[in-house]
Amino acid sequence: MVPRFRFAPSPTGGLHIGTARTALFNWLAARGMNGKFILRIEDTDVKRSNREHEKSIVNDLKWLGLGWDEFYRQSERIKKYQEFAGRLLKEKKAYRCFCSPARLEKLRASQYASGKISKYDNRCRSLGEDEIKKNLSEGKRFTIRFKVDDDNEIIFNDLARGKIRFKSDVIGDFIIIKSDGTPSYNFAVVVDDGDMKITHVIRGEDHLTNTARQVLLFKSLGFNLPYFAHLSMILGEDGSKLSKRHGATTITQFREGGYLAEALANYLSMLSWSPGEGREVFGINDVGGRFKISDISKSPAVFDINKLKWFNGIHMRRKTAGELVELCLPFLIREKVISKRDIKNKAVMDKIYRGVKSFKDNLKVLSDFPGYIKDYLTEKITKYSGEAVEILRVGTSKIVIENFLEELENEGKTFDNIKDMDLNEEKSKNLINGIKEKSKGLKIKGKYLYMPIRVSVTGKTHGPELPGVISMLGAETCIQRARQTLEYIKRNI
RNA sequence: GGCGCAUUCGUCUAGUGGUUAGGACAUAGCCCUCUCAAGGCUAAAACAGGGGUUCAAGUCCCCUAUGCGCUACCA
Repeated sequence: MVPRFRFAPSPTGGLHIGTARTALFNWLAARGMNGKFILRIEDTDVKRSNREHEKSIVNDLKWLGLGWDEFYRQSERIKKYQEFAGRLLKEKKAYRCFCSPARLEKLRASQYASGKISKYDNRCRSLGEDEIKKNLSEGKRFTIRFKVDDDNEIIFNDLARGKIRFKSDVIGDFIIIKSDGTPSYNFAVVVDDGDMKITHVIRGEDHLTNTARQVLLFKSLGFNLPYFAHLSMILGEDGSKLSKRHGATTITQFREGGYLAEALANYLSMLSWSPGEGREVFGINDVGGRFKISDISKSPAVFDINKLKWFNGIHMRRKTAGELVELCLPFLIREKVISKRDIKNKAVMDKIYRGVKSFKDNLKVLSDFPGYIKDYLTEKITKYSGEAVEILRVGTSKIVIENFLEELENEGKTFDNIKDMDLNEEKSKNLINGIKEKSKGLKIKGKYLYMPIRVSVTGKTHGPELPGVISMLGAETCIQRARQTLEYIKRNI
């Protein structure tokens, strides 16, 4: 028999980090067992569900690389639930309840006040046929409730947690069909899992207590019980359930924040699971049969943005410069560092490419890049930092910069147009070496050689390796900026 | 309140009766280095508490504490 897994989000918001992890674990388990992965949209709550959210969830799943084999929407299966409910009604395993929401609310309040278990008092369970008919003919609204016998013990095996037991008398007769004809969550889930022949249910711990109700339903409906596994919650730094007030919580937010799908999937898979052998960095496609449901950890995990950032850095450095350019483009456009038209501009794209190569090691998230490269795309230096000015004050700095400019200009003379001069990293290195040679007599080296050049073309004392910087700026801009800096020295120092 | 689940460095985790309790992130120091990173090395850092079982317990059992979840005509 082919194992069948499902991920069943309700489209009441974007794809939450915790929910995404549930999807991922189902996907990993399905992959590892050569099973099927089914996506089922649980949109029976008409008020809170909408198609925009569904689209967003679907989009994020695809982005994470979690493809599915089958797709369903509960709102399109309403008839099915009613059919099954009708069967339970006929078999007297369920009954119509005409109690008003107001009465139920009152009942709950009084039970809570007196410290008793809050559950339905089974008032409509013993309604006579005549009374039911009368209510029906009067057009009274009703729900359908499932009969729960007292004194039963419900036991099921959780693949991640072991044996779990509940006493049935803490569960009241619960609603399976709401008064608007739509199924309640617990009922829809069981009908679907049974009907879709789901073999493994991996879901959040918040459903653990629901499982007791569902086991009862599975049995009454004559379905085989699937295997269950309940995942611990993902917590915020303060130990409470991860929510909006902890910052970004949806996959969309992380994508827009510059995180890579690979990094997010990798990090999420490491929350409550580990592939063993000290392995930490991997792609979800490489996990294969190593994913075992029984290895899932039982305790909740605190979401650590720092570790995610670390994963992100690692996965970015694993990409080629070309791949990174593609990934950075949306962020460059969003920050208006380049325009859409620039994508076709070879000169600009070349700069971006060299910029990505230089800044690769400094990036934590893709969205860092626009801020880094911005100052390298302008013709002139916009500002000299305080530390940079200090460097310019050093007597030998002027000489170094003059030498640098001279070398560049000489080199440039061999071209009709300076734009044709390709100042790659290798040439930049040679250039610096040339200046080193020239400055030997003056004993200028190390910091006193590199820093003036760096400042002369960037106005800053920080940045990636100098040859890369020179190469990304290009000969023309370097000449302009070096001249600008010499001018600055003349005027201000 | 009731029911359920959990508890190893600050954080994520490895560990399935015998370990100097291992790794990773973060932190600190050193190395590399023109700077910022990246990388390398090193340091500090944990079995919630109490009872059992056992020759031996982080590992098995019980209690306590703490945290989390559920207790809807939400999912």
